[in-house]
Amino acid sequence: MKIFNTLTNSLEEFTPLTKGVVNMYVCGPTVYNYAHVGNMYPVIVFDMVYRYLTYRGYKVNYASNFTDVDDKIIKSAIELSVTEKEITDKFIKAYLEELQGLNCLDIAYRPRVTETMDSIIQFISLLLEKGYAYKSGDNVYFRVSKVEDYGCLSKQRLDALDYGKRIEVALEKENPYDFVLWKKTNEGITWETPFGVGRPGWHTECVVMIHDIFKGKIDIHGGGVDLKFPHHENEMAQSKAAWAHSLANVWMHNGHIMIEGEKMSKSLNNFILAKDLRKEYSSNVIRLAFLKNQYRAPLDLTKTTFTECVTINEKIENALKQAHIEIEMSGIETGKLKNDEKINEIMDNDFNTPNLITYLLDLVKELNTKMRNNTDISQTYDKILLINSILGLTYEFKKFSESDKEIYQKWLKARTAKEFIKADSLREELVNRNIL
RNA sequence: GGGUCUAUAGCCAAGCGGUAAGGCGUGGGACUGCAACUCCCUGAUCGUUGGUUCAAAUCCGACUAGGCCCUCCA
Repeated sequence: MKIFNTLTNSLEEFTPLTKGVVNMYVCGPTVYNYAHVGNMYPVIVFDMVYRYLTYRGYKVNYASNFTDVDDKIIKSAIELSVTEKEITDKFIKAYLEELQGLNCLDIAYRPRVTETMDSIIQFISLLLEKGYAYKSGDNVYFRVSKVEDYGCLSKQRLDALDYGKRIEVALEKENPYDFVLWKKTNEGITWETPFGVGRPGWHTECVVMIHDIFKGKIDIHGGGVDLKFPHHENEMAQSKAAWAHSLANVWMHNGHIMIEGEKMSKSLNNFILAKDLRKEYSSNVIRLAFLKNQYRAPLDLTKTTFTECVTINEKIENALKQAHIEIEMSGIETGKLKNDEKINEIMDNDFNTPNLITYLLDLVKELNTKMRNNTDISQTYDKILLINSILGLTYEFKKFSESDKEIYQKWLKARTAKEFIKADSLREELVNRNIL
C-alpha cells in the first residue's frame, strides 16, 4: 500500500510501526461555531482512510481532538455572558451530530484540551527543563532555533519566511519564528501553573494528546493543508525537542475546498455550513461529491458537482434496489465476499477514490446487465457492498415479508398474462409497501 | 514579496516516459402494455513556450493563471 507522505513529498510504501496496527491522529475542530464544509473535508477523507485500513485488516486506533480552549471561544463566552464550557459543549454536540449525519464511523479517542491540561503543563515544564522553551515577558515560548531541521515538513526555510511584513513581531521573542507555549492572561478561562496564570498556546495540545494516548510515535498524522505550517511543523518540532522523534511516520494533508470556483472566506460570505448542506443533500451525495476528487487536490464544490452526484447516487440505488428484490425473492446468499483484488489495487495507490467510484459504476453497469440476462449477480453485488462500506455509502432496503413476496409474484404473473389493470394495482401496492 | 502545490474535452476527473479511463451533460439508437429503471453509440493531443529522449500529458527550465502557507479564518 502506498501513501503520499508530505514529509518526504513522495509516494511511500506504508509499513505500520507495529504489525497489523495503525495509530492515526487527525486534527479536529475548534468548537466555537457550527462546522462548515471545510471542516467536513478532512472528516470524510480520514473516515474513508479509517474504513479502508480496517477493510485491509488493520486494527486502527483513530484519535481526533476538540480544541475547546481558544481565543475565539473565550471571546464568544464573554460576549454571550456564558461559560466557555457551555459554548464548547453545544458545538461539540452539533459537530458529532454532523458526523453521524454524514455516516462517519465512531472513533476510539476524542480528547479535549480542557481534559488534557495536566499533561500540557507537564509538557511545557519538560521543554523548559530541556532548554527548548524560555520565559520572556509573561509568556513561555518555544525556541525554534534549537530544532535543527525546523521547516522540514512544510519545506519552509526560516530565512525565507518574511515575518514582520504583515504582523508586528512580539519584541520579547528571541526569534520571530518562536511560538507561544503558554500565554499569560486574566481573561476568560485560565489555569495556574509554575510559569504563571494563563492558557496554553495552540500548537501544543495535539503533541501532548498524541503522547497521552499512544505513548510514542504514531503511524499517520492527518489534517488539512492549511495546518501544515505552522501547526504541524510546530507539533513535530516540539516532539523532537521532548522525545527526539518526529511524532508521526506519515503526514497526510487533504486539499482546500472552494465554492463555485472561489475560495471560501468570510469576506466573500460564501461559507456553507455542514448542517445546511445536509438539508439539501443526502450523506451519500455529499460523500460522493467529496470523494470523487483525489483528497490531495483542491476540491471545488459547485451546484453542478452535487447535481451530478445526485444522478450517480440514484443510479447506484436503482441497481441495488432491483438486485435486492432478486435477492429477497430467490434467497441468494450475499455478503460473503471480504476482499477484492481490484479494490485493493486501486486504493493501495494513495486512496484513489475517484478510480474506486469509476470501478463502482462499472460494477453497477455489470449488475444491471446481469439482471437483464438473468445470470448470477452475487459476486458483483458483493463487490458493490464492499466498495460502499469503504466509501461510507449506505442504501437500505426493506426485508420482505411473506405477503410482500406473494404480491410481487402476483404482479409478475399478471404482467406475463397481460392483465394490465390488475398488474397496475398490484404495482401500486408494491410501491406503497416501499418495495418498488 | 518569499515558500509550496496545481493546470487534461462544455463541466467533473483518472493517467505519472511508449501515441488520452470513467462520470455528468449533449446528440443519436435499443428495450418497453404504460411509468420508472436499464443498455449501446457519440467528443479532447493534455495552460503557453523552450529543452532532454528513439519516444512526453507524463522528466527539466521559463512564462501565464490559480490554490495553500507566511496573518484570525479549515
